[in-house]
Amino acid sequence: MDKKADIIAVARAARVSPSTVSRSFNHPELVKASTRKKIDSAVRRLGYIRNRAAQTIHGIRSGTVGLIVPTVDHAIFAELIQSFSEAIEELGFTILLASHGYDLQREYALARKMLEHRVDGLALIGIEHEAETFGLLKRQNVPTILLWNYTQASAFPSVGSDNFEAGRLVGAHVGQLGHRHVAGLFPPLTGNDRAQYRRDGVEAALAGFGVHIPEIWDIETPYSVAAAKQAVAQLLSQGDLPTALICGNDVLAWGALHALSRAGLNVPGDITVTGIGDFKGSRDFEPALTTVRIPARQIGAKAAKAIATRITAADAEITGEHVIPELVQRDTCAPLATV
Amino acid sequence: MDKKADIIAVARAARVSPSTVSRSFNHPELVKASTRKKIDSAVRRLGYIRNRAAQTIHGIRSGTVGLIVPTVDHAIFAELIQSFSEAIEELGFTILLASHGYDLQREYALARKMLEHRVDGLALIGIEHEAETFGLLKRQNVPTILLWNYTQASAFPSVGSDNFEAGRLVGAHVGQLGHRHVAGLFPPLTGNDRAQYRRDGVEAALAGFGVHIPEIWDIETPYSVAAAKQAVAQLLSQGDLPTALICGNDVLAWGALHALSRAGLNVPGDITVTGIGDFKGSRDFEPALTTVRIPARQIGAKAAKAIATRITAADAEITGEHVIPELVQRDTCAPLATV
DNA sequence: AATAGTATTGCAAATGTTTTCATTTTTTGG
DNA sequence: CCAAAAAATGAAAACATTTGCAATACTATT
Repeated sequence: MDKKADIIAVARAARVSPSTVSRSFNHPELVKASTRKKIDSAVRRLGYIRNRAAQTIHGIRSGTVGLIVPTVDHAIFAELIQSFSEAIEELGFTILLASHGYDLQREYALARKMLEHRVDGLALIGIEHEAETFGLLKRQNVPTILLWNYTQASAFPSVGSDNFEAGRLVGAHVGQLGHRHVAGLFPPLTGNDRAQYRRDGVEAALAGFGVHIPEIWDIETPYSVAAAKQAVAQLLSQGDLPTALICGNDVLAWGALHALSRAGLNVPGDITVTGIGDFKGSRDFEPALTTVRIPARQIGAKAAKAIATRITAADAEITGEHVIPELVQRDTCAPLATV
Repeated sequence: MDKKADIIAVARAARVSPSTVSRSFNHPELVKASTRKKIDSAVRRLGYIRNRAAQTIHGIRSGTVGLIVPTVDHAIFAELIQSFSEAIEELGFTILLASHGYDLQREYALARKMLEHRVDGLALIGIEHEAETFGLLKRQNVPTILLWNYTQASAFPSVGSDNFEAGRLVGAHVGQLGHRHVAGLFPPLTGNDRAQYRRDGVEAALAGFGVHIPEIWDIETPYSVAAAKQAVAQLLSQGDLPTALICGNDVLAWGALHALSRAGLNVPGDITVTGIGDFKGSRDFEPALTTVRIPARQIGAKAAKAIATRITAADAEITGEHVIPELVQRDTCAPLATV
């Protein structure tokens, strides 16, 4: 039982040659049905499990796709990872997952490691990465795809939304509602092009209304409900209040909403709040959050398909895909009560 | 540049034999410093990347650990995956991730696939799995660990909390507060031993107070804020109200809280609510959720360490680890106003 | 300067598959 | 029943490494 069960043992047990066993797995139509049956039975008897490492060595695909994310446990990425993984499993691949905690140097190291494992393809979050990383991937000629953010001009095809546009959407919305005293609540921008673009979009749109986020209302806070809640609580204690609060993502908005609720402020009566992302739960918040939908599931699924295509049809020059972000108006925004 | 860069090419470029190159990687102390330098330079020049598949074939560890979860995008698992992945990466392994959507048949197939990839170890969520799966893992002698739930009697070592105890904790708490009209809000129990145990714990504790959850108040709902909110909204519309609502996990509790807030009910004044899990965000909810802390990060980290130990020291008979669940009282529970 | 150690390196076999090509077996048609 | 064609199988080389063993190159002693 504990004798190594390799293809040779199977061959012996089935009284055929190893070649035939191999063929029976890979090109069943080339082996006689009766032999196949003998082999299958031997496989079962010995509890044989194929060794992909040995296959991979022959230039055969490893059947793995690398996925490197900043972190798993942000609502944003969890959804993305889930849909990506579902879709890619469906296509017969297995995911090699790693997280770098927004450290792009670390990301490079992880990419290397994945290459050692000979992943058939690689998916990265965001479009900005170390030149070193891009160089490595280009040189090794690994099918690579950039997730979450979309631009035409990225180093590799990207599948995602235009985050600048997402920011612009909320900026324009609160501008149109008449708000002129606007605060911003964003996560740290380093190593996070998504947040950066969103912010730029917000500012650009606001500028169109002659609005600028003043420094006192320009808050940067870690990505968490707790941190956002605390930051907003502090903002509230400062006295002078904005009429609108634009949050860089829904999690931050949730924190803000909780802080506001605790302070007894009415949303949107006293203050307008927006998020970006439309995470699971935002629709069901009380009050329901007005935000911009960036369909993570769709992005994950499309990305999986794109990279699988690129892997199986080596020549297929996949182009990126733009998933359009969309403002979804719910109950946290109100026009500025005109004086 | 595009010539395959294998160890032989490196050897040629460095004017040494392949054996020496290999040794330089694996037992650097056995090769002269000057030779090592030549090799390193050749490696850099050729952009050589080691091929783990070729190593794995020699019985050398693959450097991967499989992690099979029901789903990634539930807050519970995201946190667990993140901490597990951080810790396991730290230890030099890479994660192979797959999700089965609570389909234990599917889980078996995934486990097989991971075995094909020759994972060095495997982590599964929950302690109940198909006999077929356990058999496979036992036969292949793969270091396996069961996450999230803890019992002594599990087929493989388990690292997690006693979910029955977690349930008992909340049950006892609301019982002690004097509540006798109690509703339960749980996720589907099939393929989910964690939820099952919690529920059993709740019922056992409640029974100690002579309390039983009546059928009308025994609600099963998908794991999501939206579903929970809707389910509770429906409960509220039925007229007769419980004085306490015990939720199988924090996400469901959030949904309940939103529904209650929307209905204008005061928590805990009008109704007591509890969760289980203490997810990120529960502490900062308004009102802050009373729940049972099951420290996902700790479980992930401990599990990673345990399995790595088992992998590197093959004989080390690792025992499971029990992370004690703990009631954390916040603002959603109040004693029953005595008549 | 010769000898015995010790440190370094290379040779060749081994790892578990797949695949090309040759060989054997079976089938088909006359 | 035979030859030719087709189908099925096997032998051996190839894939990218590692490693035990033997060979060579240094160092330190005397």
